[in-house]
Amino acid sequence: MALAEAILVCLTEKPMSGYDLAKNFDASVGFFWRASHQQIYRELAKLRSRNLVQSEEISQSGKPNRIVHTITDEGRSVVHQWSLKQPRMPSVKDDLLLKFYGFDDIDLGAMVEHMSHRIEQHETRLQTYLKIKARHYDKQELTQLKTGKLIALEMGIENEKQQIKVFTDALVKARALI
Amino acid sequence: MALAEAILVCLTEKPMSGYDLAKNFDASVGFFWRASHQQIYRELAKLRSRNLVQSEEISQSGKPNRIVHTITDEGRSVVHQWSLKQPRMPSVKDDLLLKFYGFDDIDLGAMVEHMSHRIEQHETRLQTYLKIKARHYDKQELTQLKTGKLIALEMGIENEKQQIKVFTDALVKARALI
DNA sequence: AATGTATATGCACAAAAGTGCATAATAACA
DNA sequence: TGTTATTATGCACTTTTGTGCATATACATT
Repeated sequence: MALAEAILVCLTEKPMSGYDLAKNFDASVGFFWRASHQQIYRELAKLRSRNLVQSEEISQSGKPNRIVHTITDEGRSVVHQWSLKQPRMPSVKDDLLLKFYGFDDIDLGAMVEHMSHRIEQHETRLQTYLKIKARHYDKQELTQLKTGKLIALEMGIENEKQQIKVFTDALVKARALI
Repeated sequence: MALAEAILVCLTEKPMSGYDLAKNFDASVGFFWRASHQQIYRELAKLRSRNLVQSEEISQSGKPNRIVHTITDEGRSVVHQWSLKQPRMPSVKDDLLLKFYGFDDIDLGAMVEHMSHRIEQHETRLQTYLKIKARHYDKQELTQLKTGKLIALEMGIENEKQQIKVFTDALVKARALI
């Protein structure tokens, strides 16, 4: 049920529309929590009805009107309460690792391609994170507010690097077997 | 829908009962794919009806009878076909990272405890993997059959190490802020 | 003129995953 | 003698996710 909290956490930064959130999810919180725009709109409706966000429609000419959501005090208190609860171990579900585990009955050539592709994806994400870090987290003007997000971001960066390393190593081993 | 494949992959190693699979999931494939025993039994029923596994009831006195499932040739071919399909990026959902990202409205003391706990969990898992590696993947008797699983296992080991490192670093940073 | 891309929101259905509960026998322990 | 752990399977219900579809306009490209 933490999609609700993921959205609230995003909104602690600044008020956003569903569309903004969907993009934001791809860029930043995306590493910790993925969601499609449909899921986000659906959850926003629930948050609104629980009074955890306040929504304001902003007229735009041409494009559809934006509905900008602001986190309420009640919303912030929900985030705080949630932070006290012990998080569960993430239930990893990785197709690619699973395929590797099933090696014997598996197409090695396809695996090599899958892995190359995966490495590229992680590299793209790493670059994105590095850009975000460079732009938004300049050391000189680091506010207390941003420290947490910076640490989270750095964890994300380290994780991407690790994924690239692990898959590159595995790729070498897989190629040696063809 | 890859729970089906996760089970099939496990069964390529040796025929197993639902109970065995549930334990196996905790120990080995568990890193790539988590599932409860209920989910596994449910999926096994489907696999049986699709003729991807063959099930044989083995009488036991005292305990309930075991139902041992063997992967069929059809099952193996499904695994092969599945291996050709491009895997999707795993959709990470980590409560703890998310909490970190929402730093401002969050209880730092609780966070420190959450992280210590998480580190312990990863350490336990790492030890488990290392034991599995030492016991079942002795270099002298490495068959072609086992190479894939070994690579997967080593990826798992590296990942656990990385998680421990990342969270330990973050823990230090978090403690400095209290 | 037609096609594609970006902006912007959302419903409805389907698939997957998670949780609670139920059963049943043995062995070990307090 | 009651309690808990282990072995072993599974139903029913709920929650969460994912996918397909629908709508509407502006601007740029082909």
